[in-house]
Amino acid sequence: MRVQDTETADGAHPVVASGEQQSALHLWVVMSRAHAAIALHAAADVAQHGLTLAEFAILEVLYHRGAMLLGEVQRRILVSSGGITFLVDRLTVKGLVERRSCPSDRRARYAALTPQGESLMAEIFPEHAATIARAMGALPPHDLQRTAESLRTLGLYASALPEKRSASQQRDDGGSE
Amino acid sequence: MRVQDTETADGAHPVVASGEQQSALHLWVVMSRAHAAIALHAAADVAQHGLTLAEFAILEVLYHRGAMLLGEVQRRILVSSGGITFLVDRLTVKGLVERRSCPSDRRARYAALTPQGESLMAEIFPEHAATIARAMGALPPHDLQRTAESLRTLGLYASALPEKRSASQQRDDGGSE
DNA sequence: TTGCAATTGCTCATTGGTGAGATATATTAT
DNA sequence: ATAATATATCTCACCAATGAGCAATTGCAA
Repeated sequence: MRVQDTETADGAHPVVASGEQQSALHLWVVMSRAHAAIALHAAADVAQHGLTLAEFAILEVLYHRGAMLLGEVQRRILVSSGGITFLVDRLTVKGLVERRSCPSDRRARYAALTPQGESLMAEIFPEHAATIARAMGALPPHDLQRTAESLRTLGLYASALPEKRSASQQRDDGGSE
Repeated sequence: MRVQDTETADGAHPVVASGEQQSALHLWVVMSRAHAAIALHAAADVAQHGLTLAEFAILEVLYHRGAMLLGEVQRRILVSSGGITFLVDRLTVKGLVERRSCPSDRRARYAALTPQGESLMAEIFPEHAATIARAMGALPPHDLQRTAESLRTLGLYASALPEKRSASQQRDDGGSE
């Protein structure tokens, strides 16, 4: 942490932050880069079959966990409510997914793979898994697991954390309930 | 391509992959979630000042490293060529960034913070750093550093890795030069 | 029952960003 | 010098995805 230098010639400001903040900032940058770099490989892989990453994520979750409600899929792959409708529509047009009504709740719909969706996933998933593993070839499995554990902790914590608001916007919204 | 699956009742297929592939796949999912969760906090923070994450990333790099060529910024924050033009345009309209011509290369332009851009960053960056640190409060600094190191390795490796092509699309493109 | 709040999924206007090609300049080869 | 190629940025048509608002349905309470 030798960022104590003042005013550099070209007008750059040193990063001023506590050690803890610096670690977090650095991790944020590095995580963004790593995620983007790997996403590029993943996206290129599924694009060979005319799919976006979001579409593939839906197919994958339906393939590995079976049919589920649209809202459930939405929460799992983290898209907006409009997004899940849009994506399932598109996958339906492609003949890979179909909607099924839910007998116990007439508002709800299931998303499920069609036979074509099943066979497509059976065909392309192994290759996709290999692509991801290849993109992550920089570290041995043990390190990948250790890193995944840390990121899992970070992700769960950040998801549960309420959004902070700036002092100027802070307003009482009831708190509990 | 017969997957040795043990048909579950609801039609779900177990994930069939080698140990190495499983580690990579799991890390990919966990990384995506963690990144999305933290990005949500980061985006909400900068949105308070009417900025997107991409805009903030530009301001941040100019703030901390000083003026630099558009292409340099583009490579650093990982947006498309059209994207950097679009983003710098928008920041220019907001009065936070300005373009400067490059004396040694008349094709190139520098992007630099305006005084307003400088003072905005001086005002909001510390809060942003605190927001990120807060979102990453699940782990102590040491773990954050260790995780960053792994992700840095993964990111550099994945960035350098050429995109694989499926066997059906594989073509010779010369390689060198 | 009837009314009300919560939940599910859908519509649609909007947007942040992409990517192929265009333009202008620089560089290298002949 | 001329041509060919490479580089830096910009233009523009396009798109995946968002999110606020809506309609239908469910469940709960009085």
